[in-house]
Parts: sequence; structure tokens; C-alpha cells
Amino acid sequence: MTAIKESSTRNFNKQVSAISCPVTYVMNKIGGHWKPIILYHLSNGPKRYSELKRAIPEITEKMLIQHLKQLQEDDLVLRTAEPVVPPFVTYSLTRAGAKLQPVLNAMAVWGLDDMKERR
Amino acid sequence: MTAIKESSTRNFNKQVSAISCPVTYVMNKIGGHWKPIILYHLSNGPKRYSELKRAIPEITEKMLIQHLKQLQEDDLVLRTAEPVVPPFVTYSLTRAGAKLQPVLNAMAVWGLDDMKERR
DNA sequence: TACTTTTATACAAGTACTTACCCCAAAGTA
DNA sequence: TACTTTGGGGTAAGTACTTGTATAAAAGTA
Repeated sequence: MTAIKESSTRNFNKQVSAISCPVTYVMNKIGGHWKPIILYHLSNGPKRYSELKRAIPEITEKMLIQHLKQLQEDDLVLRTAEPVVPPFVTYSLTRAGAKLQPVLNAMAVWGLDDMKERR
Repeated sequence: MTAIKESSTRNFNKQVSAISCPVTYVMNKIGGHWKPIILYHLSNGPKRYSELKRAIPEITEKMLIQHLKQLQEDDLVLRTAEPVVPPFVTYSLTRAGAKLQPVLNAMAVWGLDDMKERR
């Protein structure tokens, strides 16, 4: 799962900066390329793993799983597995994750507007 | 400047996905750890290079310059240099950059709230 | 003269992110 | 029997991100 050194200079810096800058705090939680995209797709309601995969065809399975795990650890996403075969796993937003909606919406609005302007 | 291969699989995927998902489009422009942070600091008004450096002590000069350049290329940030020695360079948001304010504000609001909840 | 200031650039090395490919369980279906 | 389905795990290799250190110009200051 690509372990991240707890004590790297990098990690330390990111943690320090999060204390004083709220945007830095947010980026530590949902930064990176895929997380906001995953959260955006989940904001329309819970989805199965395979549905997410279809909704975001460009992401590899590895990345999808990895980010879903990190989002679980940060308590933004909830994983619900039913013990059947083949597996039936559903991902949904937690309360904290649901609160990200205004952020994701603001992003989507800006994105659509910017795409239009540059056309 | 760490050239990025135009034709990497990675790049291709990111471009493809941007077409259908507005959040993906946004992440292609302001994704990564530092860009939103830089934009956030510039949203309070234009700043000199050295002011940005002081405002974000955890970023290295390399990263700061590199991201400022990319933001210029994406037409989100404007660089204004006065031809004096020592140099006097000011960075400010473009019109498109200024429109990101709702996004950055939504982030800040969520961050402050989440920090409070988890205390 | 030597040191400081500001805004960078260049190169090497380390760390993280992403892809590519192969593997698995256990029930259902051909 | 053999193949399909779902939700992953493991490893290696490639690519990008980040740091660290050295370097520069040209005027002002000690």
C-alpha cells in the first residue's frame, strides 16, 4: 500500500502548515488528484466499488482502492461490506464527507464556467 | 523544472477524464498540495515573491517558483516584474484566478469546521 | 573590499505517486 | 470441468514531486 514515512521532512512540513492555514488542512485531507473526484461521485449517493470504477474509467483499481482506504482512515468515506460471494461492497460519505458538498459544488461550478470561457 | 512528458499514460488519462467530470477538470488545474494554498494567500491581494515565501514557510523556493510558473501557464496567476536590482516581482490573481474565491472559501470553511469537530 | 538583498536557475538525490501485471476466494453458470 | 463475477492483495518498475545545495546579477551598505 505504499507506506508513507511518518517522520519525513515532507510530512512534518505538511502538518506544521496545517495548523495555521485552513486550506492547507483541507489539502492534507483531500489533496492529490483523485480524492476530490471520488468524493464528487459519492456525493450523488452511495456506490458499489464496481460502479465507482465505471464512473471513473481512467483510474486504476489500485489507485481507487488506495484512495478509498485513505478516505476511510480520514473518516470521510464509509465502507459497508456484505459477506456474500461474490462480494458486495458499498461506499458512502460519512457526515464529515457530506459536509464537503459545498466545496465540491464550488469546484464543479468553477470548472464548468472555466471550460466555457476557454472554448 | 522537472519536465512532464506530454504523452505519458498518466497525462492522457487525466485529460480524458477532464472532459466528462468538472471536478476532474479543476483538479487538473489546481490539484496537488501547494497550488490551492498559494492561490489562497494571493486571494487577499497581490503579494511579492518574498511575501509568499514568508506566508508559506513550509514550502521550498523551488516548489514555490515551480507552482507559480504552472499557475501562470494556466492563466490563474499574473506575474509583474519591475526591472530593478534587486528584483521586484509581484504575483496576483487573474480574472479566472479570482473566480476561484468561492472554492477556496468553501475549503477554508470546511477546514475550520472539521478542525473544531475533531478537537 | 566583502557582505546583503531579491528573485530566481541548475543539478543531484531522495521520496511518493501511479501504472502494469499477476494472483485469489467461492458461488453460479455453460 | 471450465469460465465468470466482485472486490480486492502483491510486487516491480516507471514517472513525478520535493528537498538540498550551489550559483548568479547589480546595487546598496558596513
